[in-house]
Amino acid sequence: MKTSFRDIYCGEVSDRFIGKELKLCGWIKRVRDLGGMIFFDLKDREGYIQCFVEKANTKVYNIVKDIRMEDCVWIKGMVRERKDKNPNIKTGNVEIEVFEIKLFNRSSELPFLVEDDINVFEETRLKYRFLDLKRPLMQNNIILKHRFVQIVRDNLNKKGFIEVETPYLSKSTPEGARDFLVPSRLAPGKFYALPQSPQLYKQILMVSGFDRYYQFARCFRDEDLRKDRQPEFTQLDIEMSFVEEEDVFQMIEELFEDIFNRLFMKTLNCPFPRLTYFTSLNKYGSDKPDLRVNWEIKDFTNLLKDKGIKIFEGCEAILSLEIDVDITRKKVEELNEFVKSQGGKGVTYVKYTDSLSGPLSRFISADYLKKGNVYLFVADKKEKAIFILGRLREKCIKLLEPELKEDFSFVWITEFPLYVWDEEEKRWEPAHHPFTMPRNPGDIDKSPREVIGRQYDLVLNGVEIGSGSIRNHDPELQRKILKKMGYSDEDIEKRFGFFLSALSYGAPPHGGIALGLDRIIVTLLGLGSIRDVIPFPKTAKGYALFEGAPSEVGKEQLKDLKLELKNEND
RNA sequence: GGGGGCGUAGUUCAGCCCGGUUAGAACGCUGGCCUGUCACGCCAGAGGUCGCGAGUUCAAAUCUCGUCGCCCCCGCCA
Repeated sequence: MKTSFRDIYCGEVSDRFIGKELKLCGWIKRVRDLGGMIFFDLKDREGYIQCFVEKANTKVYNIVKDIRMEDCVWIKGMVRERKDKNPNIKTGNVEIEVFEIKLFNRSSELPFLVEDDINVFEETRLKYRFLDLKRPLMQNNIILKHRFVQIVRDNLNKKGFIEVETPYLSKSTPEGARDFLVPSRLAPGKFYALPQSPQLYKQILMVSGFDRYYQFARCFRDEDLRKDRQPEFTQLDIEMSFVEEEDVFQMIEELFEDIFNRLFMKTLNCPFPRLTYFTSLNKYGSDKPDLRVNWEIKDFTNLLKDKGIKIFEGCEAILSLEIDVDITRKKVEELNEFVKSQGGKGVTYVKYTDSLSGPLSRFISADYLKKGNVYLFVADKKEKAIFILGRLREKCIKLLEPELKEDFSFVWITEFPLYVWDEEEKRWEPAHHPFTMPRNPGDIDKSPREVIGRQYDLVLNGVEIGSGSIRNHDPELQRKILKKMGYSDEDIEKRFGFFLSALSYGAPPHGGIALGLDRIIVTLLGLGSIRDVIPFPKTAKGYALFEGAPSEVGKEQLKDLKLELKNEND
């Protein structure tokens, strides 16, 4: 981009500028001082170009002699065709003979090299995030996110969606995650909550007749963190009026088709496959199965129960994960340790190559097995065995590096239970959130366990990247659902009255979805941690290492808020 | 809240089990040599509160306890 300082980006210098004089700005990448002449690479966002100066040009030479990596400079020079071309770099055909140079700003000694291929603790990277973000790899991640967002905007705008903002200072609603609270100065003793999601606002926008809404909304949840969980994260929040599941599915599939097309020039297989929650659980042991492999869980309970196999004694279910790759005994041992770490008893196996082998081979007939496959067995209470095999399945995908059917495998999970029983609190909790429309509301009173919520999750490569539902637009039914969750009429009025009131003014049928932007980008890039696609993330304990947040505040600030700090032990 | 791993030069690591010379290496940094390098090369050098605190010991980077920070996992995340 031409500015008063420069003509083009360093990475844009090419054959067509040979013989032309250019002004460039950027940072020093590497210096190669040969004594009689000095080479250095000048870099910016778009790439880098080799520059050189000979000793004869004393004025420039004397400056260049002292430059170091990451110094910020301006140069003027002539583009030359190289004698020894470097095919490994974009600008490798040409180089610049420097006529003039100006040092804008020097760089202090670096804590690490600003290059892609570094081996540095994340702690150090976060402390010097401004350098970490300078690495091409990190820039690519952030820029891909930018392009993704622009395509989404373009796609949804064309479909008639309106981008609407919603408040960050909001009302604390119980349930779900812990809220981040913000004390109010004007109302001492009262607190705003940062929104866990714009759920209620977007439903209210439907009541207001906007018909189709979206927003890249920052969401806040004060829970313990993981590599795929930050205290603040971005959701692509979408809501539509007068729709059913099919409308949402189609809209999202078209959106991803567009994204893959424009971002990767790839065609997606649409529509995405669908699984009900119970099928997914029973087949894959997970409500977010990675379908890049087709390994399934098989039930061997009837075949192997009470056959005198010691390790299966007294177990309710004997289940097996059928995989189509070979496995070494050493890796089985590793899986065995893993299963124990997940609270299971252990894992054993049968391998069917030319004949049967493995600890279970003498108890089972080849008639029930498929040649070439390995069967990993876990026995336990049924629910637990399924859970463990689900975890084992994920572990095997990482450990055994199977050939994948495709790079990206989407799947819709549908028909979730509306309620789950919370054993600790002894009450019914919403499986998704309390505003989901039940498919069979008649069952709420007599058998809450059987009520199906019109909820759906979108899963990509074993990562839950989105979740949504057809919402409840009937205020009376909504009241009934909340009541079943143990709220008194009074509680409901106090906490959700504003929302129920909105529903009672001609709320349309509506539904939508929220997609986790950071998780999607990280999955598309094949990375592990969403911290690598968030410019300024927090650590696992919620600290911002660069600026040092959270931090203590002054007495005056607390006084304004009518707050006092108590000493520990509470 | 619980479990595991890590913390030694600016950075990444070795040394720690089995306590005992001046705590090493690579990259980076400083100085010198070098006109076709592109991870330039060669020579020389500087650089350490061994995370912090206590304990054991004649003696602790090394053993013990506590504590802080980073990473991963379980719980938690409507």
